[in-house]
Amino acid sequence: MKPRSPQANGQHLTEQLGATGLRLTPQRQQVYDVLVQKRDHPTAEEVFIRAKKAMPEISHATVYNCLDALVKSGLARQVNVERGATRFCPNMIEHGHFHCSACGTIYDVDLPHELPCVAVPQGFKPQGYDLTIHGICLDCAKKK
Amino acid sequence: MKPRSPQANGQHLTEQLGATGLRLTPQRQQVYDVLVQKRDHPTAEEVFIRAKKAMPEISHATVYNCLDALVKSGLARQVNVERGATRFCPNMIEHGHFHCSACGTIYDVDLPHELPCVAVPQGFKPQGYDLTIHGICLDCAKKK
DNA sequence: CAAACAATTTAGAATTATTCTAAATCTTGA
DNA sequence: TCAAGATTTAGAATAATTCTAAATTGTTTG
Repeated sequence: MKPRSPQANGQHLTEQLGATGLRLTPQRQQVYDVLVQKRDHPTAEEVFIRAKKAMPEISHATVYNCLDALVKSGLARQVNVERGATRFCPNMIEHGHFHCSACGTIYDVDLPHELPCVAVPQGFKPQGYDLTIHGICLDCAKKK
Repeated sequence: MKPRSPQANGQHLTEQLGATGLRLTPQRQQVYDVLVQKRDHPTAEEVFIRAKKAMPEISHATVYNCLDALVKSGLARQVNVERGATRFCPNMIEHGHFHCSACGTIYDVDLPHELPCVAVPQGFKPQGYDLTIHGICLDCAKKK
């Protein structure tokens, strides 16, 4: 059991969504469950395919809608590391990403305790940041 | 005259491309010029439109090819801050990006002198990183 | 409870972003 | 000059995302 996992229970989802003026629906619960069950940074298309197994009637547009709802409510993050489909991540604990340029896998990585306090220009209001490290992962480094 | 701008002269481009086994062609020069002339992080589509003004016969596929060639040769960076088209940046001096979530503008920002030395897992080979700060830019903060 | 209203979902069309294909063109070296 | 390889081109194909209008669901109010 992963102690760091946010609870996938309705309580938490309802609260977070509600604070953004959104409702918890069976589809949103399902999409969230998909994200939590396999944390491999799936694309919207992959989430769609997985969600359909438990909920065959779910549509493409709904998956996008649900993912957007989760992101807006602070229940998931969008991850953009390269050209192509955006990926999604339900880990809301502060972390960065390692993107393997050989196999494309994305790994969560801890951020340094000393957060990089980047000086943004005067008057700019920073609200969050994304750090992505590009390189070769262990598996690919071995294979070479 | 921007002292920080890399020279857009053929010499430099030829060397950098050559080191990657690629040639400097008029199209690649043109695409590079477009990036340097207006550093507003254009999408491939925007680069295409701008390049066509000086080189009307240039094609879509060529712009993608040229951008990829420049990125591979270390003459430009890809910038992925959100869903949608990838953007391009010819500033190869180490820097991060500020993405205004209100107007979508992307600003280059200096990185802290103390680089965040993130601990990647054992055996992983980091090769570079991207830092994006999301928030509200000065102009949008004023308008509100 | 029933009507009215708002939010959400759905299928599928539409749009946008990117890649692919095959033929034509250009460059380079024998 | 010729062959081989790299590059460009137009346009088709594919992938990713958004939009639309109708149906459904949930909520609120009379």
